[in-house]
Amino acid sequence: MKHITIKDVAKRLNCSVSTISRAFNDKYDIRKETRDMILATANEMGYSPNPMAKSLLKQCSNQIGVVVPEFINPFFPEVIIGIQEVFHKNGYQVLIMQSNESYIHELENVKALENNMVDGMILSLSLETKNVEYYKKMVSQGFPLVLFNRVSNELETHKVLIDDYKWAFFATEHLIYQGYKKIFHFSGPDGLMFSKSRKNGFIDAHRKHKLMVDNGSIIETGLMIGDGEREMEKLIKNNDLPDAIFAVNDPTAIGAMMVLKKSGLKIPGDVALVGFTETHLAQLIDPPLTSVAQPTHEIGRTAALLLLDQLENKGIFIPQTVVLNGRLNVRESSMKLSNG
Amino acid sequence: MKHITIKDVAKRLNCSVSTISRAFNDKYDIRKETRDMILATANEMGYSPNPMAKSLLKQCSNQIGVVVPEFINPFFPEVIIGIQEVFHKNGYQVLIMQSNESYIHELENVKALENNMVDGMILSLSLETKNVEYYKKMVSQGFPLVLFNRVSNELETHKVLIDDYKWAFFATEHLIYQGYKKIFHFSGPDGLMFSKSRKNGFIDAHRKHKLMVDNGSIIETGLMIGDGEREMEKLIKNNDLPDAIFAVNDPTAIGAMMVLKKSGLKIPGDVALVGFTETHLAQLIDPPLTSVAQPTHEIGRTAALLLLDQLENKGIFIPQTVVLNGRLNVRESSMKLSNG
DNA sequence: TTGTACGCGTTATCAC
DNA sequence: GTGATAACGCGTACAA
Repeated sequence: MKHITIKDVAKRLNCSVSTISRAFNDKYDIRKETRDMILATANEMGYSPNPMAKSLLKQCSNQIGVVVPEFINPFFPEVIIGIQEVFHKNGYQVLIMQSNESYIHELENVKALENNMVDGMILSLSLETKNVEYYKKMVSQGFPLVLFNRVSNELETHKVLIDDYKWAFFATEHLIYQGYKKIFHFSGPDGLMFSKSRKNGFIDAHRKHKLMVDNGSIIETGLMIGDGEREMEKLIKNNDLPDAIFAVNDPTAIGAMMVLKKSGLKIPGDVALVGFTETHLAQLIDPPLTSVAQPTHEIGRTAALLLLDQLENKGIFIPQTVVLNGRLNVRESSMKLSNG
Repeated sequence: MKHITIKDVAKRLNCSVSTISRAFNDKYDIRKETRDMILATANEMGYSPNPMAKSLLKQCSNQIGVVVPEFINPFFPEVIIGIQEVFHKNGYQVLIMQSNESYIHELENVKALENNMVDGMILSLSLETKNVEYYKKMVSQGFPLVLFNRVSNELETHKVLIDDYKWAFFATEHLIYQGYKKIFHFSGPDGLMFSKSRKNGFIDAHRKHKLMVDNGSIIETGLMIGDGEREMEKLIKNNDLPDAIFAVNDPTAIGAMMVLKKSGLKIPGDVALVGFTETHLAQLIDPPLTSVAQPTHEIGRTAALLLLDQLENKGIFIPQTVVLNGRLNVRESSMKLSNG
């Protein structure tokens, strides 16, 4: 696997490496014929400039890195497709890594990408990530970093989000309007901003409608299907069923749904369900799940455009937080039976 | 964003770069105290050797590349997790790229990874990929390449597969045993090996049971949910419903299922359904979908181990094809109602 | 035990 | 319009 280098081409053509280089970098100071001839033979020999060497020299690589917590759920993959769309068009390669919701892996990934001299990074923090000192240092040294969804207040970077508070509020209000009284919230880890915001939306919707939020009605659950299953099983075992549950995300809602179905309980009827961060899954399951949809594709595109802008206007940088609009897709899982 | 280099550390410590280098590469020819002291200050300064420069010098990078067609469906993400598990443990970084089912992007991705001097690659071909000349050249030059699932006969590399023919055969036979007579097959593009194998399994299962395969009963559909929807709509419109459908994969089966449900048809009852390449989706939808499960995680691990072996035993290489076992998970969508 | 010098594949800056 | 050379950051053979 010998890579053909600029020297090989130079030797073959009996000219100097700089001439070859010029041919590829399309400067004016080269005769058109020479250029064409060089390009032709280079192509024939299968030569192309080695980007690593170029990166080493130029201290930038035309590559950007993306680190996401997972891609079991379709959410992050869909965001990444949006990212790639933008960068592909602009001549960048996108390197993707996943932290598997681990802080250690996340940091390793970030450092690996840094070492590959990516020109910038797009990052969504892992569940475990509390300490953002390293990222703070990167940012303070001017490294272009854009965060989305799983962001941190401590970092002064571009951010792309949806208004978790607002949409959690609407989702809860929707359940209230349907006439449900005893509404529980399956929440995510308190350390995550979006998790906290969604919880606050839940609480404030109750407040607006002068409803109490009981002590036991907010249950820290987690983010995966298994977490939803576990908590639902507990509730059934304790015979402490709510009318309705607003879950921090779709997987926990789906976990709850599966346990409810297995126990012969009706959705809605016995328990209504609303999720968050809709993926195509929500429409496929039975009953179809009411859920807040995030514009995954758009999140990716927006983050990419912000990073691109930062890359190209190196000097001026004012951290910007873009809040994209979500949407509450009402489906069967949260209907009031007496109405339908 | 000035990267700290070996020179910075050397200057600070008033010694030569080679001493620093030695400290990091842990040779015998350095005093332990010197080494410790260097490592300490280097660490304090935030220095770590630049892997790009190292790669350029050593012509290898301790990185491996993965290119998959897509990651909307959970199949490839699950495989990738298996891959990462192995390589992480062995000190390799994994760079992931997706071709978006496009031959052009796939080739670009492969070249980009090659240019990053990845030590090897794991690849699953895109739908469009017919021409494998470039990959053939890589292989003939000794570049370590492992294929999985979407493979090509023309390439003499390690391969990881499941026996598509066998499991399609079993899946079809299952429908026959349930008493279904008029069974259709939603097939994938004929150019794909797995697609062809599954189709042949479908045909031969009929042959074994002395059943005819009508001309119209094999329908080239595609691989995505939308494809299944489209073909199902056509069948309903033409009033040409089969008893049962064996679909080339889960998304097409799910597409068919959604259209059937929308039209008020029963699954099973009016039409039974069997899918292939099960992901966790199959259990979540309603009715639960009978499907052939592939050991996604294991596919990834196996491909990774084969590549690792090839990387470490450079000399001897005999292309190996590992056929992993699948499993037919029988669920509600293919039951015979009179039996249940 | 440590330092010097070269090469990995490029591009930019000088000469010519 | 073209060629020689330094530099990017590192590892290592060789000299000291």
